Amino acid sequence: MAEREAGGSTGRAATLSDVAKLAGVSIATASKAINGRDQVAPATRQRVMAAAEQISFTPNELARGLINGRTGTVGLLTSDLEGRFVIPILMGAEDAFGAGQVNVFLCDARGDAIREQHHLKALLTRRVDGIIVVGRQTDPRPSLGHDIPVPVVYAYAPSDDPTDISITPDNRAGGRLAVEHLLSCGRRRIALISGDPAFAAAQDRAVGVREALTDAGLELVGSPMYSDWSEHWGRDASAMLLRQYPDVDGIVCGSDQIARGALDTLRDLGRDVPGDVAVIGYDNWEILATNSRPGLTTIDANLQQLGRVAATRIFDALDGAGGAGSTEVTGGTEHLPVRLVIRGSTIPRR
Amino acid sequence: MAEREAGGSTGRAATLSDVAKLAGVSIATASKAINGRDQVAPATRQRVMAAAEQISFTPNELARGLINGRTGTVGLLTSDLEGRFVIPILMGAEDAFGAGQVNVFLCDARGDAIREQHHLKALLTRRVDGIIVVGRQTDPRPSLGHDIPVPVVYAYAPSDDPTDISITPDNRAGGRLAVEHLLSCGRRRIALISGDPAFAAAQDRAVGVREALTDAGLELVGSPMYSDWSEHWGRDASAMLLRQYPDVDGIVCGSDQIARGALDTLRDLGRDVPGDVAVIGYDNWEILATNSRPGLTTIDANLQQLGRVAATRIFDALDGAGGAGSTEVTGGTEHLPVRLVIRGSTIPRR
DNA sequence: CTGTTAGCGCTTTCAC
DNA sequence: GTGAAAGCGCTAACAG
Repeated sequence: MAEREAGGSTGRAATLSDVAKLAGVSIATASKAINGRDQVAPATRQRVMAAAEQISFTPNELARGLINGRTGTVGLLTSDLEGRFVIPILMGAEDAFGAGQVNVFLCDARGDAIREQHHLKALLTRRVDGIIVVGRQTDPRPSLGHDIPVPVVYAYAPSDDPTDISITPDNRAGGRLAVEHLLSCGRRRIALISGDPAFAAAQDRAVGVREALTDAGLELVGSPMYSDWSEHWGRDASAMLLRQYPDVDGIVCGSDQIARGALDTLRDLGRDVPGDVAVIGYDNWEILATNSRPGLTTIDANLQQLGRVAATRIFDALDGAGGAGSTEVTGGTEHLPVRLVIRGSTIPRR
Repeated sequence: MAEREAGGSTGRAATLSDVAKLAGVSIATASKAINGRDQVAPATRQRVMAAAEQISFTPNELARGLINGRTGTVGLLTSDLEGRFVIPILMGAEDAFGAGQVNVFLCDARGDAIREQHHLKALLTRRVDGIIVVGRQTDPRPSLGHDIPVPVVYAYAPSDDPTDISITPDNRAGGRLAVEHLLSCGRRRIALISGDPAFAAAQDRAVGVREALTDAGLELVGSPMYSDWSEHWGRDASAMLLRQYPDVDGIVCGSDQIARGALDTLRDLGRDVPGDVAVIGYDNWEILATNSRPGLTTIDANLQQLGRVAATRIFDALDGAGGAGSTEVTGGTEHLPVRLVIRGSTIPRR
């Protein structure tokens, strides 16, 4: 019966029954008062609130979740070891319904299917309201399947099952945007250095690039150069490119890493950027884009918005399924707009 | 009364009572069977397991948590917008007790005290077993205070309250390690370019650097150069340094970003790395360290281990408080060892 | 071995 | 307005 020190650093947390006792009301009334139900006398509410404050009562969301079937948590299942994509997506998901409304379990599967299975199970056991799956690239990834009792949304990388809900940045629009910007900077001899051609991201961006060029009555200088997304490739590819086409005046790069490599090579070759050649990257990876010489103009995929939309879709699906079915949520891939971030690599500063 | 489609994509999850009914036993027996209690006949257990399997029953961890007071979740409260430190720490915490045992709520306060407060409250409401606070730099950060009903561990950045439990990388040892490596590479004229001197990290690393030099009967070339942790500063500082001390043969940098800038400048000046000057960074930020020319030797803070230790401390504290008090967990700052990662910037490849 | 009972902390009818 | 009671899904005594 001995009570632990009140307010002690590990004393058991106050319960609603403690509050009720202190305020001299029933548990039910305390509950109503605290949750702002209107069938409570103002004076009573006062007393209850004061009591709650006094013993710093924190409602137990688990108990609530047991009753209403919602936990206000979502699982974020990823293999993005760098955290470069997943962090903004997580921030967006957190924000979708206001600070502290939704909490996110971040699980890193580290590219291991077994570990992913473990995490998935753990998330379901914790009764998350939904799961957001974040792929490593914008390449379709295996579906988790349909026998999962909560909504699943694939973010960044779409699911390979078209009946799943997927949300991905509009890579084609990104490609267009890059070229249109170079054109508006007066460039006409534009080349493309991209990453691994097996990735949808590389292909889609290339399609956008070509479309925009065609629309302007132009053609790509040389053929697109594909290899990997690294700085090394950016350096090597741009060296090759300039050797073959010395009069290139704009380079679209498939990633900021590639762009960074290109800038290095241009510098080594004594070419002026952007005066001589303009360079545009992709991803807006700040650490790379802001530290390069000059700063790197690039395409930002709006990942935070992507996270926000993903979280919204989950709760839409939940509400749709619970309601009369009027808000039917259908599968399919949604492409989110991207945006241009201009720095010194395409437009001279000042 | 209409049952939803069994196995439907959003049908309500199976409960223990469903399993019991299907197996023709009581709920209690089903519980015992599933949790491997030994007071269950093998045949019965078989039947229960089969039933559970059949309707893909997943135990509700919330309900369990309600009873035993443990949720198997921890909150990770951070302001590390890049996610560069927090992701490895999170992975370590996840791993501390095996895959899927513990799940981590990642909350990004974005450097905003109000938002941090919101998140803290949300975490407590979700009854996390403990909280890991990850600072942005290894600089002491304000304590969350002691009126939190669960254990709090400060990781990476220690708390400014010495009675809190803090776990931080050993920056001093890191400084020593960097210099000792340069010495072992035959360098004798060593300089230090670091970041913001207001940061404990900058100071502590500098102390280690000086100690190691003193032990070798040497002195730093010039005085330590402090400004910020950026590539820009690395470029500028190294240019100044080489102008003043052209015979420097080793540069210790306070961050990989600074080191990267230094490499750029050395390249511009036509100095050979590592033949002429060896450069060592700090952080082992892969994207920077592996893409530089040459690859960057650097100090790795073992963040994953840090996360593992942090999670362990939380559950130690929990067990200590619950038990007879024999495992008393006391506050204080624990310094974790760091390690050297050798690449081409200090030792010629092949 | 198995089932009954109580109860974790909370919300929600439904009487009073 | 307020409180008694039932119950969310599960576990932990205790009887049988």
